Amino acid sequence: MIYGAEDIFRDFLQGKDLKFTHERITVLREISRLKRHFDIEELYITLRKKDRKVSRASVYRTVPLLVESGLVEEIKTIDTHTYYEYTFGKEHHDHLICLKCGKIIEFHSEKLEHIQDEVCRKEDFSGVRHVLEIQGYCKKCG
Amino acid sequence: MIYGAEDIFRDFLQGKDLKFTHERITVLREISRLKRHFDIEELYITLRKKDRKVSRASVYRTVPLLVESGLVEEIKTIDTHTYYEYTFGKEHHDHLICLKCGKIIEFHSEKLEHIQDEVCRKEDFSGVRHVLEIQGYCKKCG
DNA sequence: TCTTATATTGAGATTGTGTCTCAATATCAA
DNA sequence: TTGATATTGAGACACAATCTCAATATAAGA
Repeated sequence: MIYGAEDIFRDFLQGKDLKFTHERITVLREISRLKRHFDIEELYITLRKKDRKVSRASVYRTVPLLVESGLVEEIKTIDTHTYYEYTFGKEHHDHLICLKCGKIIEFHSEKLEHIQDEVCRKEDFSGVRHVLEIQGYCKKCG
Repeated sequence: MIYGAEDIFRDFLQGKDLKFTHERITVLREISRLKRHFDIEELYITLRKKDRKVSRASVYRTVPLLVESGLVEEIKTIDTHTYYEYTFGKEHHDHLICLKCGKIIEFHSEKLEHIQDEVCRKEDFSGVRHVLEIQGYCKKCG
């Protein structure tokens, strides 16, 4: 039996005595269809267009749950805007963000992860997740 | 002759053909007085209370300039809120943020910096600054 | 399947952050 | 001192995100 994102989400919700509602599934399904990084407003509009009936409030309420469950990650950029990314089935990665063209380059470094674990141990801190963004200029904008 | 934050800011502004105004100095001075992390709204209110005459718009316009000049850094937290920190004279550091009590622990790792440089080289990316935040639970909230 | 306690939803009001406008004013180099 | 140009401030505005609360859905037990 395949253990998919929806199973993870259901278990997560059950563990917190929250309910596995149509609205929450709809939001999760739509996110899993999106290839790129997205923001909540955009997600809501997409759902409206497809005539899926989920209110704005519910979309805004569901995304943080998905983040908490580990299926979605938050990306903060230079501007005030907050983006999200569906990360189920993807290896964890961090981002290089071009300050000029906005291009997002993904990268992963095992060494980096390792050092972060070290830092947490040293500070007696139990790390749950991290955000690492390097801002600068990509090859083209260099 | 001592080369202080105001000199750096003046030079930064001159280099961009921007003017070294009373309002900008006032904002910088107030920030340098603040010990903790701050947000712009709070900074604006503090200035009002002290009867320094700087408009909200100017405070909001000045902080990004200070970030660009390198005197101030942006800290993004889990919530939507954006915080800032006066970093002149301080060694660069990253943050551990407790998801429960909000405590912010600062740390610095030379190794971490080094690996980031490596990543940038590899991706042909010219890094300007970075944001690294590890979210989790501090000793007390463990 | 029915019941029931509890969580969730939606529509719209509301909050709060941050940006914009534009006439009046300050800056700074010549 | 002058003049070209950047900046300021007050308040309107844009927008993301949250809150309210009555109506409704969920899930577990009978």
